[in-house]
Amino acid sequence: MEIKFIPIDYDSFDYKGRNYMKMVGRDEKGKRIVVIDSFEPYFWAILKEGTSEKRIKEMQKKMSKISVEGADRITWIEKTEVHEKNFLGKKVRAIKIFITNYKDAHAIADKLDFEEIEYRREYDLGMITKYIFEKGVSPLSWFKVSGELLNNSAELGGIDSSLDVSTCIKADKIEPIAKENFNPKIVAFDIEADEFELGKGEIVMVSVVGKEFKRVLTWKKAKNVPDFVQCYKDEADMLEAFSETIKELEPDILVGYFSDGFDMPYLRARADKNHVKLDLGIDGKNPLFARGKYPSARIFGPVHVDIFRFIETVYAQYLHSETLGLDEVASELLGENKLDFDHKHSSKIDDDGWAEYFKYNLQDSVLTYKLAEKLWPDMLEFSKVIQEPLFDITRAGMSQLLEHYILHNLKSYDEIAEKRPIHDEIESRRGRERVEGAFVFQPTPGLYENLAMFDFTSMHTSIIVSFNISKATLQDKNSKDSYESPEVDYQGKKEKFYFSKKVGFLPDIVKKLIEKRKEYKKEYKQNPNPLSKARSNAFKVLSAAVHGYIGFFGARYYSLESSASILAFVRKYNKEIIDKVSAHGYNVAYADTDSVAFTLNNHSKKEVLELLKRLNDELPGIMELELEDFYVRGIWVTKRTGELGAKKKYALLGENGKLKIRGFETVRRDWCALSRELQDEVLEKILREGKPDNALKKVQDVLEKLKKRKIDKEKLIIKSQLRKPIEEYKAISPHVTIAKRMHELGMPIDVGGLIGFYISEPQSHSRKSLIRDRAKLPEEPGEYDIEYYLEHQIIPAVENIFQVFGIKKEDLLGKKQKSLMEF
DNA sequence: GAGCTCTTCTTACC
DNA sequence: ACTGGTAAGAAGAGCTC
Repeated sequence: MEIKFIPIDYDSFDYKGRNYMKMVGRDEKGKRIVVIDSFEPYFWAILKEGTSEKRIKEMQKKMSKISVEGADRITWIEKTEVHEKNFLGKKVRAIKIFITNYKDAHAIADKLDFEEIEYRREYDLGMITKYIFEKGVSPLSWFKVSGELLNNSAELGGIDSSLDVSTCIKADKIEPIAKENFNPKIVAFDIEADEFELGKGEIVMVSVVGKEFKRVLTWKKAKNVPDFVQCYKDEADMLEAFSETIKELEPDILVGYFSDGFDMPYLRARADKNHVKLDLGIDGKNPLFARGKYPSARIFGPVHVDIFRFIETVYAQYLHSETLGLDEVASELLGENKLDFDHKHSSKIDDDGWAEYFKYNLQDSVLTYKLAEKLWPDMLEFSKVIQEPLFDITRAGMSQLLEHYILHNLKSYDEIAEKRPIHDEIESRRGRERVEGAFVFQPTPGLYENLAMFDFTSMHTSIIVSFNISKATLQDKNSKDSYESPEVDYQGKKEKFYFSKKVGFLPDIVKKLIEKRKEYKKEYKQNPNPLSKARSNAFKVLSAAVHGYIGFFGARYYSLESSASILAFVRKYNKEIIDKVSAHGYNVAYADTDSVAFTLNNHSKKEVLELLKRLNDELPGIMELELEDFYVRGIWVTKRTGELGAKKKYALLGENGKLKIRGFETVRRDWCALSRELQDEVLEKILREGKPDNALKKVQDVLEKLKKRKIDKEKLIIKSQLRKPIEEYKAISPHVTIAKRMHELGMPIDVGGLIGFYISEPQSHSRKSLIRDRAKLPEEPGEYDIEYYLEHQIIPAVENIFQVFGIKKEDLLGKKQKSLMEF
């Protein structure tokens, strides 16, 4: 039979010691189907140069006798082929070694101790990656599958009977076809439990939300429950009903928010405790938890996506939210919030309370559903572009995403993949000295008028392409046809590095990445829609990560020489632009890495654009400088200590009236709201008005209120993140002290959580206590310490700004406030 | 225990 | 441990006298 098929998730299984792939997806009518495919796993033995044909034949013969024996299978080398390939850009002869079971690839590779083998490669790729690479069956693209319909067949050990799906096909042939569009069925879920600690309390409810489906499953009896609530006998009964509900809805994606870290492991723990199965997939298995930063909960059938993890790696840097909690993220991306609800143990909830609780729980799933719907184009594009399944791309870090993109693109270069670094290699890479980074211009504090800013587009990446920089193109010494890096301090020596002019596979892959990014950006601008935006964004995010990847200790294509060279070029071109802009009669105010800001003096905008064109004409390769914007005013301030201008701290007023504030306390979440709001207002007034008069009045007004204790305590809460387990801290700062106290009080705190506190008045007047001893939880009774907030929050936030106008701290405080301190 | 520098820590920028 | 380096700044740690 023949069928159109879009694969969504992949899983391997063994039959008689051999590997098969089972893929779950949809046919063109939207029916869920499973396609089974065989494949011939292999890895490479790269031969030393000059190995004789005779010797190769001998080795092949010996290889045909190699096998390893495991607990439940024997794996052997089935056949070998000799190929001309490339490895790190060099032509090599390599033996392609086909084995009967890929799980034993490492063990077989270890047995190949022939002297003529220089490297053994590609036994460390994931099985699914290997399958997709070899067969070209990429996720979320359409294929024509011809094969045999398995119907309670004994074939492959009766695999089709073990799967809860009506159509299961054993493929003979899988060919790509052009067919766009796929709308997945998304179902979101969220649980509420009596205890925060995984599995400790009972799960009191589970909400499930689909396109036209809203339900809360519970076993708690309450009066006047909303009609979306379905009540069950007990927790076990509810858990089974949850599995049933998911099966009936048959989603492609089962999505949660932080569900790898909370909902799934909790459900699993409670299911075990109640001796019921958490049967969410089509293979009758409990969710599997893979190791990692968070355990990844995997089910087969629907893909379990923890949308929080995808947001964390791909979106966090573009979001303004201070935490990545559901409430803030939904508020920013959807303009909707969680419902207010005061969490209580279920024994203390009355009928009205339950009704609220159910609504709250449902809303969490509604938000999660909407987030998944909104981010679907992004997930789809990432999966298609990187050619890895949804399950993986929603959980992978940036380096893994890029690495898989590279790996799947090696095919057209006939490249054998480099190996992943092993333990010792990682240790030595991590222990190495840092290479010198970018240049940051030392600004002169002051108020500037009439500015422009230029910046390089994807500077690091365009340098990699323009100078062909990579591990494989690095030359031993200066050869005639090579690019020369600027001189760098490298491991205690001054050095230059040389990169071949023959285009390397990695710079070429990156070049295409940038080209696609441009193409899709253009496409998006011509026809703005979520899909083209997502596609453009996927390429943007990937191309931005290339330099970081090359310097990352875990990378297959790690190259410190490359990283040092890229950064040397970054410094060189930034400084060159600064010099050229100055030489043309502009006054450079600031520069950081890939940007330069300058005042126009008497030049027109037209002249600025002409200068930009000239600068671009002088740039090599694909390097490109663009106009960031024109600005009406800008302010740079001194550092807190000393006279020097502070770097990475400035505020600009755009011609469109928008403020661009960088580095100031107002953009830092570890300052209290009062300081941040006041500083924001001060900057805005000064930039709009060009003088500090009204801003000064505002400050004095706030100081007056603070002095009279008329400021709401809420505005004085300082928040700081707990970034590691409490016991690992050497310095016990206020937020660590508070975290300890919260822990003692049995409040839910976890690594990554934001700890809020305020500073209260000192107990005794004589003894100067540590600040941490005066830190109190927001809800703890007490008076805030006026002097602390004055001296440590308000004044520091505005002092340096007014200093630009010669206004001193005393002028801010006025005479009356001065006497307060004596008092 | 005051006054100083150094270290640790968080959060920003690009 | 899960992209890189540069930087500001608060508060504690640790030292001297």
